[in-house]
Amino acid sequence: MNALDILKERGFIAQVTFEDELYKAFDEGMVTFYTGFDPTADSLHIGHYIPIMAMAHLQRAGHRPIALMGGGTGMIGDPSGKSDLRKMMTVETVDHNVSCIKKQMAKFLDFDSGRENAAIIANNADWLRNLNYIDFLREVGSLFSVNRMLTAECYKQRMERGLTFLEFNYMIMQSYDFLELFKRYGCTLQAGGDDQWSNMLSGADLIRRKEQKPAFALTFKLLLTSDGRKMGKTEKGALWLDPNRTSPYEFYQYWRNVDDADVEKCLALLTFLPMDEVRRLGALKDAAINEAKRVLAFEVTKLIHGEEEAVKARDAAEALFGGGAMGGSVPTTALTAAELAEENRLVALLARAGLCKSNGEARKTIQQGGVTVNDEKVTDVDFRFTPEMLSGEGALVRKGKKSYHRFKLA
RNA sequence: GGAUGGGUUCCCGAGUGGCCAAAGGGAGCAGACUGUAAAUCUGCCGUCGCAGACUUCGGUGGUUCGAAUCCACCCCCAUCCA
Repeated sequence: MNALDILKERGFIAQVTFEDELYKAFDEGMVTFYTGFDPTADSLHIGHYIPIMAMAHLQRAGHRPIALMGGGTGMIGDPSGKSDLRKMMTVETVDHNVSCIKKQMAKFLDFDSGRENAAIIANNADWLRNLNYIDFLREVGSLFSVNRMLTAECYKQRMERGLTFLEFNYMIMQSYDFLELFKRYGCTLQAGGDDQWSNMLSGADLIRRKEQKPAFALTFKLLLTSDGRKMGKTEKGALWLDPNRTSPYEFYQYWRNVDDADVEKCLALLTFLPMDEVRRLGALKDAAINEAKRVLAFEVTKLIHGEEEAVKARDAAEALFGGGAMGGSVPTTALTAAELAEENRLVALLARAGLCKSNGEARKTIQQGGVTVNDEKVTDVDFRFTPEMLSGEGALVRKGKKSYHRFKLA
């Protein structure tokens, strides 16, 4: 099966250049391709996961992925899809983020150097940071038409709201990356989020113009909910791949709770399940579709956090929602006796554990009947824990229907 | 550099001397209903041991009994002009 068909069948592809040529290239042999990752944070989030899965599929099909860290472009900030000027990051922050993200990438792609199509990690800081301005302008800048750049979709909305020269250069930097990777590794395809389309086109053009060789661009769909909102947002912001930012349990729960309408799409994009199975699960109706959501949540959690964590998260969820038995991996806060003596109000502990944003919110939630301790509804706003209540297994606190937290003595 | 219009609580956006912790919408949270779904309805939605008090409307000073609202200077953004 052609690699492009695999991606198509699973719903990854948004746009492709020279589709027929690219088909041929995939058929004829190993294609080296790259996807860029901006080091805007020290962890990847679910938005990055679509491209990563796509890269994994392509690698399985025999092609060679390059994960490009934006250690250089991160110094500029991509204006695509952003309505406001990005905050500038320091070199230290960028470098720190790059090294964190590298580690996460290693989980999803095969970097084993023995294989011909082993994945490669590159960092555009290596060639961008020491560019000579004049040389660069003469060599590359001369090949870009400002008139054309201004018509690019990604700059259009910024023409209304303002665009700095700094950001305007992002497209050129990214194009230059593609050229550089072409020279270094024979990379002929750039894949990325659909918001990158303009930048990618100009990169492929640059190679065609400068090297007279074919180069391609391919974009992935953004992960959207059925009603068009961006997926992977939680009350705490993005859904992170780093377990310290988003616990495996929360992560599992997010997918367990996706919209009925989104289940099939998510299974296809986020797991490696065969498409027959995906379609079978996606076709389930009404209450039965919960089965599909269980599979989705488990599979995705397994891919990202490992089987052991996935089992724990699943068991905890089943136990809590199935009623009865206590699950093992509920987020837990252990308090020392001294801490408890200082602060034993339930409202304050709810806030401290992050279940509520503030004491006030905790108080209001209790007033509305939203808090439970060991399955008993708390009605007293001034509820306090005694050391006895927290000894042994501790106390299981529930906020709303789905947020659990255990408090116990350290 | 000049002219004009702007900067309001998580976001959008009203408010132009006291009735303003600040309309309305969105997001979020809780309750009801359910399938740990969606839709819908109800309540909450600055902080504080919630009484009252404290902090907030780009920044700093000022006018006033009283300022998000008036004045001065400054910073930032947009549009047009150079």
